[in-house]
Amino acid sequence: MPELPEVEHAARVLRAAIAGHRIVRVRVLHPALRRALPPSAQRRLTGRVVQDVVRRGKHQVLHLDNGTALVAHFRMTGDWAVGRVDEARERYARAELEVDDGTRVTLADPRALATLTLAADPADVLPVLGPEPDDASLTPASLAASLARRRGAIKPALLDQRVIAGVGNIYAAEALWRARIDPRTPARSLGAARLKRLIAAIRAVLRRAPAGRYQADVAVSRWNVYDREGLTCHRCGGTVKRIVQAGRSTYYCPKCQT
DNA sequence: ATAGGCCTGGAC
DNA sequence: GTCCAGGCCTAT
Repeated sequence: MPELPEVEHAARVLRAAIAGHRIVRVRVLHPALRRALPPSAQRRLTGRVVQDVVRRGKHQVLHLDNGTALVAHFRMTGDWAVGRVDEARERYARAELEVDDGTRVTLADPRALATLTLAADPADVLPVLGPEPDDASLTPASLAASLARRRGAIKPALLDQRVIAGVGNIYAAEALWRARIDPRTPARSLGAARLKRLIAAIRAVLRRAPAGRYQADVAVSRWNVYDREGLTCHRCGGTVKRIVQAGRSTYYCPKCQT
């Protein structure tokens, strides 16, 4: 589920649920998550007040009252579920945070690939990230500069979080469709005019994303190319094609993306 | 650049 | 059973 719009929503949900509250109990319910959040970190979390929750790329940073931070990343299937401590455990609950007013936030994650990391400083665990898509510093010139030394195609480059933070596989494909750019185009060959279109397209597809969590049934009707192999391009009547780039599916229309 | 690994569920 | 999955890391 989680690309930037969904993570943004999740961070808002989390902020509304626990910002300003003290963590009174931490549970880790899956061994894989236990690797990232050992008992010592669980103890250090307990008793802290969550001062704020901010999103950076697809990471969520929970700033705590002693200057440390809990960094969450949903990977493929993570999400928060907000409930009360007396309610039944969520399906796929991998970790739970209980705060001082009886609210319980559950990290629900079927594939258990999500990560929680407690850090003295969020900079210790956050990777180097490029500009946010809506940041004014993202310009055709800045994008050209960050693509200049790359060898590969534009689509995998868009998935590199150092280029632009928060663009995932679906929105990369959708943005390239909207900008009419072939995903196989060498990244460094794109000129200012196409980069300008690409930036506008990225912003547009992210803005038009559903506000809430990912829902496959809603999404299917929204995408122009993603998961539409063999179907008709809404724009030119061509046939949407699926290829694999850097191990990931890419969907595009060979007729109008050039 | 690509392959494999992390995990599990769902579609076939 | 097999293949696929919206992410990302490590090794080659």
